[in-house]
Amino acid sequence: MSSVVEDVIAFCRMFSSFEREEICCGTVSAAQCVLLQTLLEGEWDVSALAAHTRVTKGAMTRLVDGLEGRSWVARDKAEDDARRVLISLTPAGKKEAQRLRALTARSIATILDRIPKSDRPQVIKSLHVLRTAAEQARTHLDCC
Amino acid sequence: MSSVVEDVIAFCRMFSSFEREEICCGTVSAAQCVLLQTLLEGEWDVSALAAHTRVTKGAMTRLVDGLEGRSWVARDKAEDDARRVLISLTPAGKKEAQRLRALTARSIATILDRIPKSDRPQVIKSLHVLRTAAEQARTHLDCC
DNA sequence: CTATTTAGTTGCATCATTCAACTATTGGAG
DNA sequence: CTCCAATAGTTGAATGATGCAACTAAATAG
Repeated sequence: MSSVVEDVIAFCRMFSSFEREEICCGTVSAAQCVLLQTLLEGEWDVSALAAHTRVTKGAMTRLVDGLEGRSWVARDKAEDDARRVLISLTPAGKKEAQRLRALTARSIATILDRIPKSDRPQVIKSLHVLRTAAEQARTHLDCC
Repeated sequence: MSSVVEDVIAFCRMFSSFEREEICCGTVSAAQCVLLQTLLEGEWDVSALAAHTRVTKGAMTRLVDGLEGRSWVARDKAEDDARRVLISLTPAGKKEAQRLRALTARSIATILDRIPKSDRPQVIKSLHVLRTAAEQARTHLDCC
């Protein structure tokens, strides 16, 4: 007799721990892992990354420092505005980000494999609906 | 054109940030928030809590210290084994845990509200299926 | 040209966490 | 029964991540 609230909490906590356990096998912190995968979407400046990741610019600077130290990201001054620093993946960084993404995908596949084949399309569709709804909800929520 | 992997990642990250933002309005850390809600399920000893939360026993001792300091949990020696310390919610702790749980429920409701009414039953059912599958997958996965 | 705003970095303080050492208790072997 | 190994929990020290505030550099408004 579990409510949808408990289901969401349980699923998200388990997914997070899956992610952490994959990550712990490697050499990146959880925050660096998220950042690397975010950069798969393209080039961002530090402020945008900080806002997206919900950390301060100072914290983001240091996350970038860490990845730059491993030569996984590069800093470039924006052409239109020399204050902005654009962060992009190096080839090695892209490879690492894709490796991490693949590990995540494997976790999700492990979960989906345990769902009866007939239910899968519905579950996959629901996840997309959920994600979309959560994105809408997020933009309409600016508490604190 | 988003894959199910991206949907899961996006949804879980957003849910986590919802949780953090609710929590930041209050006076508990994220880990304490999770711990309090875990204790709604009943009495646990420190080792069980540490294993469930995926932290060391030392870290769990300190999390309990923090909650005990606010009189939200109590420590009791187990009758059968004086080494074990059973952690339980005080009445005030239970109230706080329920408050946090209600905030989480509100976040989830905000998301579900943005889903067309006709899709909701299917989404809710899918979440339950997902949670169950993730629980099964977790017990079968002992990496690292 | 100057003043204000914005982007990013850095120093400092704080907090959470891990690791290892330590105490107390239990359970088993002789 | 006694001693020893294993187990539960706590604690100190070190590490790492983060927020805040001060700072530099660059853009923009007046």
